[in-house]
Amino acid sequence: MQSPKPAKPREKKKDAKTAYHHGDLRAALTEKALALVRKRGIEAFSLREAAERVGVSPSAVYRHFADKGALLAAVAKAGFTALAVETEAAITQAKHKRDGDLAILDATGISYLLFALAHPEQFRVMFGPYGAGSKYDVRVTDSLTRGPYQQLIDALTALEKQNRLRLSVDTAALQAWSFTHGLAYLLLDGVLPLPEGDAANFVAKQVSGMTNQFVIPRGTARMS
Amino acid sequence: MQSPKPAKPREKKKDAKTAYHHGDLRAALTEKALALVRKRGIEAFSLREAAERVGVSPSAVYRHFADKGALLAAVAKAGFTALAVETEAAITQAKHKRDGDLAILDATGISYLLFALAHPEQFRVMFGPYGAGSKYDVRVTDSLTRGPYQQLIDALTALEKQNRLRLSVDTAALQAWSFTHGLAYLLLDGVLPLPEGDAANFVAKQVSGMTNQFVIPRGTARMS
DNA sequence: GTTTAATGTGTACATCGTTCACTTTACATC
DNA sequence: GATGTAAAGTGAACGATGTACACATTAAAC
Repeated sequence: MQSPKPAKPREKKKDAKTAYHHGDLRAALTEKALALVRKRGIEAFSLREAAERVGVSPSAVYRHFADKGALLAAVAKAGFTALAVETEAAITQAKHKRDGDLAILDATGISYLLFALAHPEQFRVMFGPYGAGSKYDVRVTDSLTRGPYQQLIDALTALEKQNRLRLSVDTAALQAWSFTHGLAYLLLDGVLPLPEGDAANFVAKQVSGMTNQFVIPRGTARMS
Repeated sequence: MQSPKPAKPREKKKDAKTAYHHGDLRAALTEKALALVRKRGIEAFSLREAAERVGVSPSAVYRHFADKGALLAAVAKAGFTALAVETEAAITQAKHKRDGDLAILDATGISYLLFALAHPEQFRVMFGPYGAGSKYDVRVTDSLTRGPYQQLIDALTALEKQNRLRLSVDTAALQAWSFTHGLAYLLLDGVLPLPEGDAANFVAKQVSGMTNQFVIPRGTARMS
């Protein structure tokens, strides 16, 4: 009865898509879906539970998402955004290290792996059947290519400009991404055991071991 | 009524687990499950359909498998066996090439990727929630570590004995496997586009580009 | 031939994603 | 401010799913 409404009925008609009956059901559902994916795993995630937890009937979901896949695609997109933010922060830190350019490259890989380990289920959604590369929401892939992937390309390009790459930017990017992505999945799926203790240390060691394969140490670069 | 039985009622009591009512329901279910996984994908695979296609009630499955996951674990195990066989064949071919030791190393990676591309859904099962690293059937992981992974280790060890590895066997194995595994998933999930035309060529090029990072060319090896 | 345990059936239940006719309500328009 | 309209949410229903359990069947051991 006595509903503690924020008493802010209208707020300037933002995007013609927010603030209706529920307030912003689309956002609320996406948020709850993310929480449930984290708790239950992608396999056990259910649209009905997300709806119930948000206090709405199952069919209400279909006013905002075409189907369960579209809801999970929104979770995937949010994941890529979060990953981009974390990577950006790590890059900012890395800039001040010695050999900052290599440190930035490493930082992109380390962020990727730490994100996967910190949010395993969300990571799976990001690359699963409703994530990047799927038919759902092409923008998901954009979030990727304009986020973490672009940051990787930038880091490699900076090194190439100093003649410190043994490979082309494209080849190095494919190798670095594949390695990082594969290691993430092998750890997530429990195929490889994560060494006990400091996971961050293990991850950093593996990533730098990998970049050292095709990045020429500073000072050794021949002038062209 | 007139069932065309092979008229071979007993055959020496094989393993105390074959030839009962159905003949060999466990094997029939595994086989049909594999076929259905390939056709429908791992997400859409259903225990009930597998049972129906094999001409048996859904509950009959539970006499041979603890649950759906156990059935899929059997599919995963079969996948690892098939991968091991294909890898073995590729290695046999590679032995006769020039620089056979490097060719063998490349062959393990190439087989892995070609298998993933040829049987994408089975590959997903092999590493999914019921495959290697899961709680289902520990033997699945054994099939892996005693199969393709051991072949990778062997190839690297051979190269190390000639002082042709820039890394330790373990580190090289981790890098090679992570790279190959990651590239496989990125291609499977449609994140990276598979270059049109000869997929085998693309795969071979990427794998050798990667092994070239830590394998020293023949003849250049310093004696120790 | 009888017993017994392995194997398969039938029914049932809870849950799932999705559809559809319906109510409700916010906002624009007169 | 009353009214109309379309967006937003409801409720019931459908078919399909994984699984449990009591029961029937049958192969094999004694």
